[in-house]
Amino acid sequence: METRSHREEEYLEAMYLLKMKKGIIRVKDLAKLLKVKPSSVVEYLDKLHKKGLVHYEKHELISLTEKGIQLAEKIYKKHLALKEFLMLLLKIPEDIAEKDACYIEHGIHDLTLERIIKFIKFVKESPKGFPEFLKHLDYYYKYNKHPPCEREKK
Amino acid sequence: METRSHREEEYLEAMYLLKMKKGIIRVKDLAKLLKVKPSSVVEYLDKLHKKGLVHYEKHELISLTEKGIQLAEKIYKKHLALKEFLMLLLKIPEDIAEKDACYIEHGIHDLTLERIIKFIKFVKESPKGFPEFLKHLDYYYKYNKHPPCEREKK
DNA sequence: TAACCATGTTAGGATACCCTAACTATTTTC
DNA sequence: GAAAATAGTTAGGGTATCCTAACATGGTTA
Repeated sequence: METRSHREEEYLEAMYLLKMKKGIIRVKDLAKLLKVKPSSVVEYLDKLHKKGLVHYEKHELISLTEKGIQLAEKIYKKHLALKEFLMLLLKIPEDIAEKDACYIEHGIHDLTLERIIKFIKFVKESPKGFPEFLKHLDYYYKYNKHPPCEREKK
Repeated sequence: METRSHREEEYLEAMYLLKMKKGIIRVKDLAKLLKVKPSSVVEYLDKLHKKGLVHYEKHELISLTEKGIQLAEKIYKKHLALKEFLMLLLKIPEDIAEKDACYIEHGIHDLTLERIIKFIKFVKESPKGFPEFLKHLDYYYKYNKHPPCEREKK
């Protein structure tokens, strides 16, 4: 049966990104992105090819198959949602959010992702714009306590 | 240098749990928890022993060393915080939250964890008790839209 | 206490993923 | 268009983690 390893998802996502950003997928760039040697990339491409996820023939243009694109897209969307969530709710700086999203995206349950996406929509569609709640939260992250209550203040 | 693999953390956490729940750590139970065969457990225990994380001699009582306990405790706390967070904010059912926490706990940045813990505290210490915000969120998860505005309602 | 059963251990081997070094193909430059 | 530079490939090997099958130990029961 089809197994979708952590690493496999990373390869697919990296290829998807390269295709988007450079228009072309190269062994060298994949190696750099994934922090491995080119020889490892070639070996892995072969494997992905056998699984029907990429088109790969020696020295020819590398591309994702339809199936590979479907998967990569899903993973990439997950990545974006996670990153946005971490930055929005937890105020994680972008570089860390990026890394955490990269890790988390390969393991969470579909429901969790769905909820995260809904959460982001919830915040964005909030009738009052950026909700009061998040401002309080901000304050709390900074000062470790709730902001003084409006009523008490006056 | 010391490397802390995903799997190593799982072994430590499992041992910590067994110690807490059963008072004793056994190869058989570890194997069941980690979903591997006993022979794999033995092999791994040997490795952890060499790293100074567990006390392990053939056929004798297995236990975590002080260092092992420190690590396990940290991981376990992470687990609890993550699970609570998922259930509280995203309303993920317990069984799924459990699994997701199990995965996420081995990869996130310290800052992210810290923020999650703070978020939970924020909600719990909220002056109005369970904040209005979370009620709205609840509604949103269910109906995919914000609850009708109080002012508009009257 | 002898035989049995549950548990633990060892040996040998598999798979996923990585590496280095040497080689080959392609592209660039003169 | 041939030499040089860059990119890609192959072969041979490594580590982490797992497995099965055979064996050893220790506790339990007749």
